[in-house]
Amino acid sequence: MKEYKRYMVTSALPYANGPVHIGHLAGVYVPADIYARYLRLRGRDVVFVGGSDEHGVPITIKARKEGVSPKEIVDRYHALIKESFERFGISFDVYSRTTSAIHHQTASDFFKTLYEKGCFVEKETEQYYDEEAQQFLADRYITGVCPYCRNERAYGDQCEQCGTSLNPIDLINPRSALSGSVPVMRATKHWYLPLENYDSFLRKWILEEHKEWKPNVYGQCKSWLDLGLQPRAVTRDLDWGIPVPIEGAEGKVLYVWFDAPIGYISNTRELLPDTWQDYWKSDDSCIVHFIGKDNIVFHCIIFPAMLKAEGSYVLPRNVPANEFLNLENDKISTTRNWAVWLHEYLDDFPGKEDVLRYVLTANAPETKDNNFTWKDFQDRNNNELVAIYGNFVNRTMVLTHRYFNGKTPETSLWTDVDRETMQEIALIREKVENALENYRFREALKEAMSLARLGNKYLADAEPWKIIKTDEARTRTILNLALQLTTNMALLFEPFLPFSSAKLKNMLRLPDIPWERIGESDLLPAGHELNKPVLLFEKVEDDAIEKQLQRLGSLKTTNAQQDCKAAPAKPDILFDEFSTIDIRTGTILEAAKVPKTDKLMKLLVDTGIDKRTIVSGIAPYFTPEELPGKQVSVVVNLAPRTLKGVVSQGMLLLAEDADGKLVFVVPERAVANGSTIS
RNA sequence: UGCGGGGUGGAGCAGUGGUAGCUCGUUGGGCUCAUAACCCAAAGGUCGUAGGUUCGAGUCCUGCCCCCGCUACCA
Repeated sequence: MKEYKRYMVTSALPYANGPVHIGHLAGVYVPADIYARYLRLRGRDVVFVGGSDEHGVPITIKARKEGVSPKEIVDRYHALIKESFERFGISFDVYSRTTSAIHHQTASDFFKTLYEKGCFVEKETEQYYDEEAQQFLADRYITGVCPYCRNERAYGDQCEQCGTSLNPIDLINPRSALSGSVPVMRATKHWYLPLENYDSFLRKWILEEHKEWKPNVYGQCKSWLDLGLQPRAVTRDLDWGIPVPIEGAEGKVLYVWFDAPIGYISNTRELLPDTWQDYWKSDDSCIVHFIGKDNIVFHCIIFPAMLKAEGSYVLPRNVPANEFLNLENDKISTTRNWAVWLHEYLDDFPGKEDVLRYVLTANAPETKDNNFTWKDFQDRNNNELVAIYGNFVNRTMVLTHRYFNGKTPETSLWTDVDRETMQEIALIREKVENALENYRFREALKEAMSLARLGNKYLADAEPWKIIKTDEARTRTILNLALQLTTNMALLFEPFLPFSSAKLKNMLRLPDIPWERIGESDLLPAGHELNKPVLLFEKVEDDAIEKQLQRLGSLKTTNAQQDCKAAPAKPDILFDEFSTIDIRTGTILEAAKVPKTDKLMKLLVDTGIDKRTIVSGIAPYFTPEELPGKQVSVVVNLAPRTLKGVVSQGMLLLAEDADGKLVFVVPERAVANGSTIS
């Protein structure tokens, strides 16, 4: 590894609209913390930066929903997040927030510098404006009817029912989510960073000079560059954020993705007012961004372009982005509360910080999305931490106390096995280091665990409990070496499992031993007195796991109930209006999935009037085989509509179940096709 | 829609052209110092799918299917 004078380790700023969950931890904070701890142990000059990201539209939406100010929201979650990180042993050198004065100053200055250098392009565009609330509307603040699936509550950026992405102008009958009024188009001016100007620089820097980046990171960057970069707006019409620091920009703030990464710099400044520039503006500084895969473009394309535009900063050395972690086979979701929240875990499993750190690292989504299950959590704790690591330590300690009064015995003659076993330690250390320096934390941890496996095998082969009866000197050597192994483990596991290492070091009454001595087999001098053994890890019983599963289970029910909470009634209509709708009983004759779509099913329906094609979004709930012969209710006078190239002449009526499943609305008993429904 | 990543024994992963490997689980044996822990052995995979290139393909090429992400402010 190339030697750098100092290291800047950043971890994605958690968004302060909710607590931190295991997905955040596995993707970003645990690997970043392992890396930072490792670097410190190696005596490197490292600053590990974190902080809350407190601007942006979702926070204002949440505040509005709860009827409080955005400040109240971010204060609440910043405090919660910061505290749980501390309890969990994420060893930030500084954990600040993007609402800090120093960040406002830094981001504001950054923008001004770029502005004065002429790095921005000004553009006027038309956007929806709410005249009643007197403000421009973010995409999320506009609701209306989805033009594709007719969902009445689609957002300006996306319809959550059919998953289609939308532009606000696509919506039928758009409404402001703020006042409910009909928004109007109005011109607004914004500043754009013309990313296309940085194309050749980014190509060279990433595609040629950083081929070693992870495939997911490299691939996505290449994809962006090949598609052609577009100007990105860096300002927004919003009243929550950092004011755009130039004239004529009243009522506008910096776009949250523009200010957030600058937060890394601001927070370093806050920690080191005098020397922060050494970490950000010096060639011998190694900057590493730990992020999740959704953030790749911001950290690899946009932020570097910003830094390049500013001119005085160095660029990140690596961006080891992780994939996502699922929970019990479902996507983790803050809004659906489908998560294991860090602060709740810490309350439910006191003293088991390292167990979660272990499980999340051993099962880290480094190359693809992974799944967290409580069963796996229990298995890894009981079968790996307890059975392999904890057990080896315990048997070594117990034997030493039983035979030698808790004093490290002296060694005499070594056998070949002794020598080979001791030599193995240094090899394992090398493997761990190599994996860590290449951001392969899962592999590093596995290698570290092999030290415990080595120890168990050594004891099983050497059988000190037998040998003691015939050869005490030999037993002394065996237990001495087992203790040396234990000592090495305490040191080697420190970046991964800091709480357990502290516990183990205390058990061994270890003085400070530098990382570089890992691999030596005389770390504990003969005669060194040990403390009484305590269990390093304890079993996780079934009932603790059951409790967590029950919580998640009841959550599923609650979510389903909430999802189907009766929507408020639509405005009254006249009978005449209702009677214009012609609903008939029909029978499905044929059914086939529409190719290249997830949800659409092409149906041939006998309506009594005719046989017609109807396309309906029911594919996830029915197979084409089970549909023919089913009786259905059909709106027969709905204007035809083309979906994925197929003309749909009508609409089937379906009711949505609590768990999101669709069921046909049909007559109580079969009636003739074409019977009217009124 | 386009682009990127992924699809390998029950689970989680490694493996970029030359006899399919690791951890956990399972089964059998051993040991009994240890939190019924540990050690040894075995079973278990037509490497998403259909073609192609090659003496030889998990690995290279093409089509298709599935999952995730980005495009489109959840790590």
